Amino acid sequence: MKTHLENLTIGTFAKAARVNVETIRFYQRKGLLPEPDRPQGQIRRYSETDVTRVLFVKSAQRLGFSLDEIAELLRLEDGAHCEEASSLAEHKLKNIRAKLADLQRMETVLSALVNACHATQGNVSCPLIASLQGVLRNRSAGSQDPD
Amino acid sequence: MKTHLENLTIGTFAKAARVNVETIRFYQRKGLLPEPDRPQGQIRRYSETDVTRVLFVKSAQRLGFSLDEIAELLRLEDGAHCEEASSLAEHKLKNIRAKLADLQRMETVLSALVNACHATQGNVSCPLIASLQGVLRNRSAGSQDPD
DNA sequence: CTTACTACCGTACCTAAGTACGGAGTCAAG
DNA sequence: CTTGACTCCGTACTTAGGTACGGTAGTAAG
Repeated sequence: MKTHLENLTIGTFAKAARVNVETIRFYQRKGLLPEPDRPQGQIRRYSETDVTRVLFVKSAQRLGFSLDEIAELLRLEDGAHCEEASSLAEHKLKNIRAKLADLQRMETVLSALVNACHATQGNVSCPLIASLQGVLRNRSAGSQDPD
Repeated sequence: MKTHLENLTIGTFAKAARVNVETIRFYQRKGLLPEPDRPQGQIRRYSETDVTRVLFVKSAQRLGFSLDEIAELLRLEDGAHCEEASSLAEHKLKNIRAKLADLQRMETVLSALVNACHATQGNVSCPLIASLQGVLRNRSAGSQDPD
């Protein structure tokens, strides 16, 4: 696999990275992708590295990182900022753990309630929403989304 | 606790729910909050129930639900749609579990890397970014954010 | 009754993360 | 050497989730 992923034009590149061409240009403006060389004249050429980079951006996004945060991570890529990168990562780690806890709570509640819902056949009132409110209410004071 | 949380004006209400007054009005336009009674003249009055509702919205948002999804959940509040609510919840549950898996993977990687980073003192290149790319790359094909 | 707050309402504006458009330039095939 | 596809670039538009503004009206205290 991964043959001939060199010297891509922007269109091929975008397809390989599964994003819109405009998104590539947008990322370049944002500094998430380097402005690439234009070896032969005016058109830009991209490599597998660039594809990896975009896929990384998209993955990190799915995990709740903003483009600015991702840019920050990418800026540390040269390896000269181990301290900086790891403290940034530690910070994010806290963030991630908080989200994990939230989601786990939600998972518990939701799956219990789905079961409850399926169990109460003749019952008029659905236990789902009410309980959801109660559970979420309990933690809404302390845990603002950390950052 | 929770004394006199009745007959709130919009300002007091907003403060109690820890949001902007404009956000309240915005939620009303969106159908997330009912347009309340205006018992004496023209100004709206709110109760603890409304506060709970807004806190619920905010909590659900932190867990990655969009306002539209939240509105959908709230619309089922009357208890007459157990089936509907629970199938919506089951759907969300899948979504949540996928996110959980993502975050757990991220947690593992990130904490391992922070350790690695702290370990490599004299080393020039930071292992964080490179590894992060590798790990995330591996899963980027299959798991688009589900919904 | 006046003064000082609020509330009401519509409209405009903001940020993030793109997406779309349109004219001009470039490149590869026939 | 023209044709058609692709690229470049700037600018404008879009959606979600609000936030801000400004004029008018209701309300509570002195």
